[in-house]
Amino acid sequence: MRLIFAGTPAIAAQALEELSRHHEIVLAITREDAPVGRKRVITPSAVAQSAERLGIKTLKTSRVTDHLEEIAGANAELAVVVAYGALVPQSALEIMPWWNLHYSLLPAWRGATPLQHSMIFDSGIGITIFELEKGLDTGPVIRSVPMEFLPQEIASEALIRFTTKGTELLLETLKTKPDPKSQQGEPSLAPKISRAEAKIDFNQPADRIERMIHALNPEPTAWTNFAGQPLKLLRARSLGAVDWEALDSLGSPGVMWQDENRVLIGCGGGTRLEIIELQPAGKKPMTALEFIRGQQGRVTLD
RNA sequence: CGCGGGGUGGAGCAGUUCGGUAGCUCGCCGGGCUCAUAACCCGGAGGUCGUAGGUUCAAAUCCUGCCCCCGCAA
Repeated sequence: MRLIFAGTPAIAAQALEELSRHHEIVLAITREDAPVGRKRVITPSAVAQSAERLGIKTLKTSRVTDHLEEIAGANAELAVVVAYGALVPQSALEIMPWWNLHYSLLPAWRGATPLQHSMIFDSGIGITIFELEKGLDTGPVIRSVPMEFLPQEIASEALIRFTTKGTELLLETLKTKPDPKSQQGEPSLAPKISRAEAKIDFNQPADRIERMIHALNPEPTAWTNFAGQPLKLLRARSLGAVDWEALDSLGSPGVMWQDENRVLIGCGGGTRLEIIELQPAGKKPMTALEFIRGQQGRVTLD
């Protein structure tokens, strides 16, 4: 099948590579080269790099509207979108059908960060292939599959796993006669998550905090303050509620202490969170045990 | 020249303000205790303090150049 592929980050490149093994990708659409890292080095997107290696013609743009002729000229039967990062305008949708791989069970979590939201709220977890239409993630559903997160799995890892599954699903679906059905259920939104929203409030229950930490890793990263500097929280395990008899000042929200070979933080409602990996400002990521050894005792986070 | 933190035995840190040859919590090796142990006790190895140069009787500590890592901002 002659396909156009649109995508930008690493998971999109992953999908592109797999799709290109089974179909003819006549054009790869991706966003313009962008500055990356502290040094702001202008770098082609992951999809641009894969497309070059695969010898696929590439269109770098964030404004599809400006390139309708080229897109139409590619004579593709279908366009597949995976994490492109920009809107596909109506004018382009009229050229051919556009399918999107979405990282939640639509209509749950329409928007930029569906997987992250489904993880934080523990609902709507899965992948959906749907046909793009004018509205944001409102198009009719072609296929959807519920998924689950693994213990301590972070968003970037889940995205890779879901992409593998999603690509399989795409390939399967491309063999069949699709029968899109309009979305059923109560929609919810998954907007981009700001750094301010990624700050952890230890008055929340440990379960919720664990899900936030994993959902926000690696972007934008859950954080808290330690000694006036940001401290990133990378990996954790909720220990749930503890017996109230044993609760003492150690368990106060935001207090971190060492309990044998674990590092714990008191959270809301008498729950406790085991911190596995973290990263202080100016330091490399390290295990919580390494961190607390260097601190010689108790630590308070705010 | 965007702002800032940091490079000290295998790990994480202290010591740098007020120069005088290195400490803490672990890990590692050996021995002991124990039915046993990630627990406890005893002993031990391991560091040209990122790098180059300067000041000094003496520098991890002061001065200068360079390399590398990271947080924030974009």
